[in-house]
Order: sequence, then structure tokens, then C-alpha cells
Amino acid sequence: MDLKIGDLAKRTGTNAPTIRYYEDIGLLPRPRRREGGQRSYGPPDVRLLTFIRQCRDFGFPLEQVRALVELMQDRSRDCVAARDMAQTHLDDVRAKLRELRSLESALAGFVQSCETSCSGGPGPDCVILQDLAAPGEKSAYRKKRAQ
Amino acid sequence: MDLKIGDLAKRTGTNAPTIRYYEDIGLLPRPRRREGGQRSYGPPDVRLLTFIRQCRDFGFPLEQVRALVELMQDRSRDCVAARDMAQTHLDDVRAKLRELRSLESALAGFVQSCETSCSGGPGPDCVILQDLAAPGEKSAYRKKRAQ
DNA sequence: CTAGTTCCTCAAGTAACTTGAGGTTCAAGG
DNA sequence: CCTTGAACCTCAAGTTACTTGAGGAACTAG
Repeated sequence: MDLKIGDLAKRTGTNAPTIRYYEDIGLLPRPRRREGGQRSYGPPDVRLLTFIRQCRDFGFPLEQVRALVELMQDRSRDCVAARDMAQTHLDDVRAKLRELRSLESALAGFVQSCETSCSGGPGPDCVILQDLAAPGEKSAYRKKRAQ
Repeated sequence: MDLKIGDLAKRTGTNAPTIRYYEDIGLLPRPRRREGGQRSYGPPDVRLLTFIRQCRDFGFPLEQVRALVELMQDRSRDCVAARDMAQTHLDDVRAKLRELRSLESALAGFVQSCETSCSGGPGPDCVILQDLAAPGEKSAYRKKRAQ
């Protein structure tokens, strides 16, 4: 089996330029080339890139993906590091969830009260803009930035 | 009242370089300067920047913030645009919430099964890495990218 | 008066790609 | 065999929303 970059791209749900980019930054190995200079891939490349894309889909930043790839390829290392990364990432995801939940109710409130009390009126009178202009309680986000 | 950039920064929870950046991109007006060339701000600047930061905290991208600022300053325009932006943004937030919820359960599952079935074993055998290496059902994220 | 903080400008760096320019190579049809 | 169009190549620059750094001037406290 001998895949061109576009084939690999299709099989892994990646854009071709992204594959070249991963190669540039050393996340993917340099593939062999055909006569004309085109990249040629095989099954191991499909597996590795699938792993990488899964990690990305799960929100791991590239540097952590790099670490996970190494872990996966080295039998002499144990998996505690992988679990720790997943745990830390899980904590982040949960924090983000809390943020987004409060964001959702605030936005829903904006839309609701605009519908009922100022729909179509002059821009500056809109309750949404009034609320946004108020200093307000700090959002989870703001708190985080200020830490 | 006559604030230096650091004072304005403190009152609005912004870094000073970010304020200069907003000025560069034309989101904040150029303030007057003191003798020595330092920027000098007043209450309207505090209000405007507070508004901007609130919008950012609520996740509006800068270009939408720019639009909201204009809306807020122009009495001749109505607020339907503000409501629409909030509604669209709310939809985005809800989509992101769904994504994060499925992400959370997947990650929690990883950590859990690593604890019970492979904790401390060789890296490549870790159930987390096995799961990540599998093509798997497409996540919400992946689906979005693929659209 | 001097030390330390805050301010100034301008340039470059960050994540994770995407987009564009300008030019080959390949596969299919006539 | 030739041509056309898709897919490939490299390299550079653009994207978002800032942050960081260099090198230097101005302000404030003691």
C-alpha cells in the first residue's frame, strides 16, 4: 500500500498542508518520496497520524501530543505520565465547562430581555449593551485572568 | 481625574500592552498625552474599556466587539444586530458545551480505566494510548472539522 | 539626587494551522 | 502522443489576540 498525501489526508481527516506542517515540526517522520518527489505513505503513517488527530480532537496541545507519541513508542516507559496528562486535561475541561455554563445563562438572559424589553429600539438603549457596559460581577473568565 | 495607562489597566483588569494594542488596531481612541508623552485617560475610557473587556470575557471575537462598540455609540441604529450577535454567539456556546461534555466523559473514562487496569505498566500498553490510537467514532469536534 | 518603578516605541514571538504564489507531476481522455 | 485539469511541490506570509523583549525616557519616593 502506497498512499499519496491526499489519500493519507482523507483517511485521517486531516488537510494535506497540516500533514506537511506536522512533518516540518518533527511530529511526523519524513516519508520516502516517489520518483517525481511526491510523498509516499504506508499503514504505520495512517496509524500514527490517526493517533495524533485523536489527541488533538481530545484537546491535547501539540507539545503534549508529542509527549504522548513518544510514550506510545517506548516500551521502557510506564504509563503514569499518560494518566497524569489525561487527568490534568480533564481538570481543565471541567473548569472550561463551568465557565461556559455561566456564559450560556448570561447570554440567554441577554437575548431574552432584549426580546421582551427593547427589541428594535435605538442601539445604545439595548439592555444587552447596558449589561455589557456595567462592570458587573467578575465572570469565571475574568477571575482566571486576574489570578 | 487623569489616569495613566497602569491605572486604567488596574481598573479594567487589562494589561497595559493590551491597551496599547487596542489603540493600535483602532478599537480604543488615541488618548491625549502629558508633557512627557505618557498617555492620559479619563472616565469615558474606563467605561469603554470595561465594555470591551466584558465583551471579550463573554467570548465575543474582537471584530464583533468592534461592531458592538459602534452600535453602542450610535443612537440612530437599532439593537436588533446586538441581539442577533448574542443569539449566534449563544448557539456557538451551546455547541461548544455539547462538545466539552462528551470530551469530559471520554477523558474521565480514560483516567478511570487506566487506574483500574494498567496503572504503572509499560507506556505502549496503556489503555489511554490504545484508545487514542483507535480510529474510534468521530467526536463532535471531528465532525465539525469535517463538515 | 538617585534608585526603582512605570512608561515609551518598535519588533518579534506564541499556537496551530491556513492561504497564497508560482511552479511540477500525474492520470485520464481524445 | 498530447493536452488538460487535478493533485502535488516549496516557501512565505496571514490568522487571532495578545505577550514578551530590547533599549531607553520619565516619573516618584526617600
